[in-house]
Amino acid sequence: METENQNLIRSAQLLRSFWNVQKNIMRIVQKTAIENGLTVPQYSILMVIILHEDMTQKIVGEKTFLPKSTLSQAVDGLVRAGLLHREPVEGNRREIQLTITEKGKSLLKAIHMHEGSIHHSFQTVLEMLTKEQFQALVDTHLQITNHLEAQATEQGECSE
Amino acid sequence: METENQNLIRSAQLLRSFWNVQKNIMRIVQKTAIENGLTVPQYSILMVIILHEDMTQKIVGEKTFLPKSTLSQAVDGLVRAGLLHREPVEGNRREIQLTITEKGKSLLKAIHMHEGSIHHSFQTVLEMLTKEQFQALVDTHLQITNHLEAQATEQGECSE
DNA sequence: TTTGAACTGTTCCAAAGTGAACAGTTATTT
DNA sequence: AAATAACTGTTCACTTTGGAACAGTTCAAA
Repeated sequence: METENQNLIRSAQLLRSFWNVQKNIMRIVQKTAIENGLTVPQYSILMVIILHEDMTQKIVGEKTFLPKSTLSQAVDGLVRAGLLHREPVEGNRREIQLTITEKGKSLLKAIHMHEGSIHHSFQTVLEMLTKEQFQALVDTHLQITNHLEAQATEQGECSE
Repeated sequence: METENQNLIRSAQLLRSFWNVQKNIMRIVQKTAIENGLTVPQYSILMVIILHEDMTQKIVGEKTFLPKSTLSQAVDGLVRAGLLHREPVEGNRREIQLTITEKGKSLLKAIHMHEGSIHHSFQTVLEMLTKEQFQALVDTHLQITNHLEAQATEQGECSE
């Protein structure tokens, strides 16, 4: 069973290679978040909301995959800091609309420009990669993500 | 400045693509850890130690990038659970040698075999990728990791 | 040898994260 | 209409995390 052993080694290698990148991403994100008085979940929430300016808390939860309780408290902090505006959705008093304030927008903009931010770092990463490398990377990641998520729902169903 | 804007979009895309994979990895790792009565740091520690069977706590810290305090407490739990053996390095009473016990080895082996483990999942991922895709992925990840780490030390020096 | 600096690991505590129970709202069934 | 189930978000209690102070060890210089 040499090939099987080979596969185990390769899968560990793949895992480590993701892990090494992630380690660096988290280091940068964490540093940026703390420097701006945010927690990591709060920073994630802002980054998701800035994409659409306006989302329900439910949608934010789906995008960030944060637990409801974490999300609720993180949003609370952001509202108290004046970075987010929170109001009930009209026509559905269950859901809550989250809007980024001007203060929130300018904070995020400042963060993105700043030398050590994750976006800034990743822009320099981009400069290093060829167009083909970039595309291959994103494509393969998508393939892996889809596979892992399919596997999850599959097993979720089977276990019942 | 169209290209600059392009770059910002691409860097966000790259970040999201890593994030999506990582989300799934963490979901699987966390599930596996909990099912086996471990915390995520503890699971990480075991995975690192199994590679060499025998390491100082210092080295484990360097590999896993866990804070010293987290590492210390996680190891303590593993020792109490009988999965790890801990003894002072002879000739250097500062460092501590960590050895995986038979119980630890068999637990990890059982985990790796198990359907939902991260290693198992990643083996099925491997089957999906071509050899070239795999190699390109690992290579690009390494390139990115090196770049980000170089950037970190660079900035660390400059800021002084 | 003594002093002081650097190293390795532990302890403590404040902060952050999260599952579970909950409250209120909406949709569906009887 | 009433009852029930599903949904959305909050609260609370508990666990985990990680920075800072610490204790003991080693090394180098005086």
